Amino acid sequence: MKQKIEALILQAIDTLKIEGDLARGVSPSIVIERTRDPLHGDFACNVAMVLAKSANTSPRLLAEKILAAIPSDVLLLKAEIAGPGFINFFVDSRTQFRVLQQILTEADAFGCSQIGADKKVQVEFVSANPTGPLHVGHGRGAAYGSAVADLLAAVGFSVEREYYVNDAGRQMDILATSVWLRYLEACGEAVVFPSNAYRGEYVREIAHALYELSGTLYQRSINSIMQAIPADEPQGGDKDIHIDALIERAKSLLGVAQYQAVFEMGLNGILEDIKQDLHEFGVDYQQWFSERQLMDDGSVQQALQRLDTAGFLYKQEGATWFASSRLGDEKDRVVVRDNGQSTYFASDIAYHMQKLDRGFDQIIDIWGADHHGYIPRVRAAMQALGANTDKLTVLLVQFAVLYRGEERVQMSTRSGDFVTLRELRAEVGNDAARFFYTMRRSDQHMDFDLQLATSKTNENPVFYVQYAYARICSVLRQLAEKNIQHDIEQGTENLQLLTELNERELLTALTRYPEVLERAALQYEPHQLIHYLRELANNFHSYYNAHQFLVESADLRNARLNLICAVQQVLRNGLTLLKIKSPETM
RNA sequence: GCGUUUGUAGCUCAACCGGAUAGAGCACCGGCCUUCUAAGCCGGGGGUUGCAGGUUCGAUUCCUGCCAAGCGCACCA
Repeated sequence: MKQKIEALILQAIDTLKIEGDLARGVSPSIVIERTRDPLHGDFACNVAMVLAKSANTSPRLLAEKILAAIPSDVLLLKAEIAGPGFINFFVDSRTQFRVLQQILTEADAFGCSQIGADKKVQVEFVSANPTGPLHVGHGRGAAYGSAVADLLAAVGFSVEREYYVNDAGRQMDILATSVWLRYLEACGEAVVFPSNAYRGEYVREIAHALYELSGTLYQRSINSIMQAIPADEPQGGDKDIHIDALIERAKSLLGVAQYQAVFEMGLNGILEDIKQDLHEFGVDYQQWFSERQLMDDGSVQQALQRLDTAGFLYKQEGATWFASSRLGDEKDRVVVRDNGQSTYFASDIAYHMQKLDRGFDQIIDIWGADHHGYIPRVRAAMQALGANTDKLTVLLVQFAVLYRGEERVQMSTRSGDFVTLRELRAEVGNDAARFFYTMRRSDQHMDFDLQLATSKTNENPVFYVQYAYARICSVLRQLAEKNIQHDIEQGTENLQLLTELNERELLTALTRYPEVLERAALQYEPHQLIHYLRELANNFHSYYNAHQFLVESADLRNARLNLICAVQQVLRNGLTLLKIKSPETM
């Protein structure tokens, strides 16, 4: 309908151009809006106000001319000028009825479209370091990222979901060493656990599994380990120097193969946990992309080579630098340290080179907001590699600030003191967790009160939407108990009986669904879908309280059943898209 | 200090590339269950959209300054 009105207005404008009321050069972008107030009709257009200046006339006068030039159309009940120069359109309710037929026919596919035209889009999200279980901050990225990916898929993009696994670097060595030390404890060695190691309980579990699997194979005496190791912080030393020395000691005492085995044990243990966790949360990936692989298969070297060829690398003080400041970054960045090791950024350059080479039309990176300063350098790298940086979209997710009642919950992976996503899911359930996370704009700060979410789950808004769905299911059960059939055809023939205000509002809401999906997808804003579902549920609850559906008159009854079945279908489509269950009873 | 994001009802948040009287939920007050699930509905109070300017038919939205908060400013990842 929107397109229809847009076409009509364009025709009118062309007419005015021919008649000389408008300059031929102007080609306004026509904006058709849903009206907020029913008094303003169904759709409104502001084109007269936009063009008034260039036409050298007042908005209302121009609006009248446009109005007069709009071809008549059976679908248009009337159009009128209002306010400062809006043209308001009133749509024939028969066109609204069509959507019911469409919903009942298309069923699960209703709302989906092909706007994406099969363009290849990659969405990379979560990508948390595999040094511990996901916490509630990652949960927001997971819920948001998967919702964005699923929305894009729903409107016709070919979507690939990817998790970048940072399985290289110092943090992973600290993890491996942490596992080894806990393992030594299990072997009976008296270990003083470093202050900078990973202290979470999960490290112990992995260490025990290692002990179960391999016995004392990796055991070394604590004396040989601690010999000449610089003191830890609590003993007046430096915690970083201490842990780095222990890492080196682990490597030398265990040898390459055994160290690798311990390392893998830690990595795989955590990675499997993360995969399982996300899967249970309704988040599945097509690709888990390993940073180590980039280093091993020469991609990092190749990427640096390409930057060098393009003239963007130089040496200084023993390190190799990428001249990103020439491409908008605030300063140059090191890509190879003076000790010969490439930096994390070098891996990321290679990673984005890979993304480009894999032929995506669009690359979407979803990062925690604390990484926002990282964007210019990645853009610079892509540009230096000769790519169009428009292909890259970085979406930022603000961390949720956790509260327990009034008290702010501090979180630190290192100390093991954090609320995991798994714990949250267990306490509030997957549905509530997803709904909560997705309810808010992702780039907005968010307060997540655990006490509220866990102790008063009945007040959770997710139930409001699910309840509307369950109520419709219940009506249909009542119908079956009374041995009455829902005659869809008879309903369709009697839709004109749906004259109540509640019914008209529901119809309008239903016609909006495909538009909401499209907007939510293209703007990467799944919260719009949540808000829509709440409105639809609200419209339904009001209707439910005001009118009886299972009335004597079969004509009216079937028409109303058509309507609520359509509502049921759209609620289910929306909830399913967000990976939230649609319960038939509550 | 520089960069960046954000300031909307008591609290948590919306507001469609700038649109008409800024909306929901929670909390508060008052109504509605002999009728399809009251996890619901109906009504009410509650706002100088941080402050001050600017741009224009029109600004919560765009620009400038100020105030406040978060984040970033590594040869860490």
